[in-house]
Amino acid sequence: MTTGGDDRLERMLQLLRARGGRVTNARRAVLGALLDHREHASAEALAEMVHDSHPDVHLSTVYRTLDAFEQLGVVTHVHLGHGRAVYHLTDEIHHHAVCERCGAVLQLPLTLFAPLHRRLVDEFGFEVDAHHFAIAGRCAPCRSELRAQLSADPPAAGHGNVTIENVP
Amino acid sequence: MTTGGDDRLERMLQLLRARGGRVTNARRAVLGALLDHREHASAEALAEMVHDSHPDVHLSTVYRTLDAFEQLGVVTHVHLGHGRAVYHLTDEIHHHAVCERCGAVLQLPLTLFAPLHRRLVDEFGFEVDAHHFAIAGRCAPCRSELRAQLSADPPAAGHGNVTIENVP
DNA sequence: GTAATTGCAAAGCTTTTGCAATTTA
DNA sequence: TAAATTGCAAAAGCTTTGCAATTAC
Repeated sequence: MTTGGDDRLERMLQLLRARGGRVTNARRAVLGALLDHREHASAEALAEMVHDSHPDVHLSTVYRTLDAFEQLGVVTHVHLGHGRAVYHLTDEIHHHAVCERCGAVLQLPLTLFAPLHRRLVDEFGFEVDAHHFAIAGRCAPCRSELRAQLSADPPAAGHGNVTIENVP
Repeated sequence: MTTGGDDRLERMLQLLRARGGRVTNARRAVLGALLDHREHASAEALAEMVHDSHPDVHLSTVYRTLDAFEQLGVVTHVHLGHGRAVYHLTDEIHHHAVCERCGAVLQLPLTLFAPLHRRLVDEFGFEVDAHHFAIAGRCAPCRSELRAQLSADPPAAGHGNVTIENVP
């Protein structure tokens, strides 16, 4: 076990300071929550986590903190569905696929998208920049369930090297 | 010049009636606006168009109408950015790429995504269902401009067979 | 000391909903 | 006539903002 998380936190705070920003308990706490909780979290979820140790940090402060670090390029937010956005640290770049049935989120490796990105640049001059919006569809378990409801053999599908999260 | 639009409108209204729905002036007007305006339009934009001939159709009715036809599979909505969603007729299936700099929307042919979709099903069991969220990035003109600001030779890139729209 | 940050409350923006009145089939 | 639809007003859900008080540097 290392103190990698703490190091990162300090590095991010350094960057903030270097840009004229000020390090406060609220910001430290929000960033800490983001580091601890390695999945995608909404601003409200982060606020709740922060409240465990800092009950007085206001939701609007969480938003402003996330915004500040987003401008520093350290944090990114994604729209996984129609509701609230979720935030994560920028270094973990990936695309998102959301199951429209159960809400599960698959994190897909960027390499999967490389050929498409290349074609978009080559043929359309469009340079994909973000993983800002999710791809919608049906995850394997849900497809199995749905198929089972129709036929008699419910096949089980694996998930490969993706991370799955449930965002309620 | 044909009356294809009117035909389509009537067919859609037929479908609605067949499912127990009722055809009203408001619905006719909303669908008409969607047919006339062949680009993506927000609910509010559609309401404004409708108001030209039917000033009393309420925005909430527009939302409810769009929702009704979306359930019939005739209409689809897309999130192009952080703000309001835009609606279009379902038959024109395509993906969207939005330029984060100028807001231009590229409509990309689905075939471009076929290989990716196939891999997602094969390797991850994930079945892409929608074009529900846009891909963010930089369009060719903006890339040129940005490059021109840095270097001395601003190359011009073509747009191929995509449709470009400006969504303000 | 000065500028940045915070908590709070209030507003903003898009979308949804309850309800009585109206309209469709 | 019965059920669906509408206009209106109000609420809901997420996010942003104005402002005076506080805090970091």
